[in-house]
Amino acid sequence: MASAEEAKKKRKVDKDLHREVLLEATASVILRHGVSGATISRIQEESGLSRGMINLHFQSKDNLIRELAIHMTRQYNDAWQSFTSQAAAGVSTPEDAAARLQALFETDFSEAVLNKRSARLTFAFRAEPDLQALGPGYIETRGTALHDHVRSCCRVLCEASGTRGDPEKVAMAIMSLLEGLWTDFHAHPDEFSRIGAVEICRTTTRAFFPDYF
Amino acid sequence: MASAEEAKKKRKVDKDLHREVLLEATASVILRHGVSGATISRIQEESGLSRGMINLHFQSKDNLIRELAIHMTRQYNDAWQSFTSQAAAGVSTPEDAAARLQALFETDFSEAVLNKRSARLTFAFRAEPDLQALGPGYIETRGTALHDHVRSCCRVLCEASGTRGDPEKVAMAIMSLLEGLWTDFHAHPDEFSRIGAVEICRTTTRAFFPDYF
DNA sequence: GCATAATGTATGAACGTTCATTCATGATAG
DNA sequence: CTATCATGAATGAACGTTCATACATTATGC
Repeated sequence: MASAEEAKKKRKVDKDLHREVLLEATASVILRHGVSGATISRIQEESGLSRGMINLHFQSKDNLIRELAIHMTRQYNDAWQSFTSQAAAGVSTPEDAAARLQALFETDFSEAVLNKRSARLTFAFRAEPDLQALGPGYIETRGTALHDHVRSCCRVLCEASGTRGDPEKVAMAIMSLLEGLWTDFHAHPDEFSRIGAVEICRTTTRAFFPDYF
Repeated sequence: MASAEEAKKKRKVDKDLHREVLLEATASVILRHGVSGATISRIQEESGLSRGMINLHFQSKDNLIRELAIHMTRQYNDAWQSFTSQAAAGVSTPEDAAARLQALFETDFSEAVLNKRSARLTFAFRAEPDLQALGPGYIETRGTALHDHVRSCCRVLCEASGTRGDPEKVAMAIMSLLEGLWTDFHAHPDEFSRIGAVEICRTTTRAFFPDYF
């Protein structure tokens, strides 16, 4: 009985594992050859699995790439859950808001979140017209929980600092700053300084809210 | 004699024209289908020229795309010549520096410089591993004359404002801000507000240099 | 408890299509 | 007549997809 269920579960795990392996392999291939160079043959070679496997699990190659884009987005969003879930409880004090932004910067430029793989893939997906049809919240950061989080921090800080400009604009400036620094990383991953990036963000928030940074 | 040279020139013009037509057609195809969807057949259809023409003028399709990337970069750089050439003369007063930055913002988000075509192509090229081998100054903005220009403006303004942070960091923040807003345009070209983008830049520079914005 | 059918998963050769490129031929200008 | 430019059918490599086949696991009948 127990062994029967275990075997069933094991079977499921194996299948899911292969699915995962295919996604990983596809990511690696895109990393090296771009979306245009991501062929079934290369993915097969990279994964070590059989050729038919891709269509068995994903119906088509295009769908595989689509699913990878969704997968990556989910992974990225999960990285923010720790921040945004706390944010839902409400950002009350400006000190709290400042600390949250600071933590945001450090997370956003950490190796776990921003690395060659994530950067290359994000930029590769953004360039594909078909993948932009996934809708808002995928591949891009505007209109996401992250954006809301930054916005609420800016609102609190603007109010506390005496209105030093529209909080919406400040939030957008910070979001854009992050995006721009990601772009810089993508273009020069080896020369990029994570610490330097955080400092640039701090320098900017200090200019907006000198009392809190 | 004169007519002979003229005819020769006309012939040359025709050839160059076809070259130009091919580049334009390739840009349009990439715009709609991405680099991965830019096939000879589609480029041929778009251009109205013959199939062999591409290899005649560009040897290979990859080279055509490479040349297009170079062509676009040159066009973009030319758009900045008016600013950077004046900048070479030297930015002396902080008022001058502030005016230059303001002009920079307005140019950078003008229809002529930032449009669906330029944005899509820039992002498409950035995503191609092969094209990143073009070297610094292509496809990306760091280490360009534009960057130098912003840097020199920030130096003057920082000095005049009493040191409110490292001018290098401020310059990098402004560059990143521009890049990030381009990204925003690329993701939402129809919802993007050019005026709003300029205001976000102004809001940020005002935070850095309240006396001059 | 054991044989047998049904199901889910995996394989890779084969298929038709599309790809970039080549080249024999034609057109045109000097 | 020679040189240059233009053409598009022909070519073979590479592409994504399909499918007959095989195997392992689960379900059913007795």
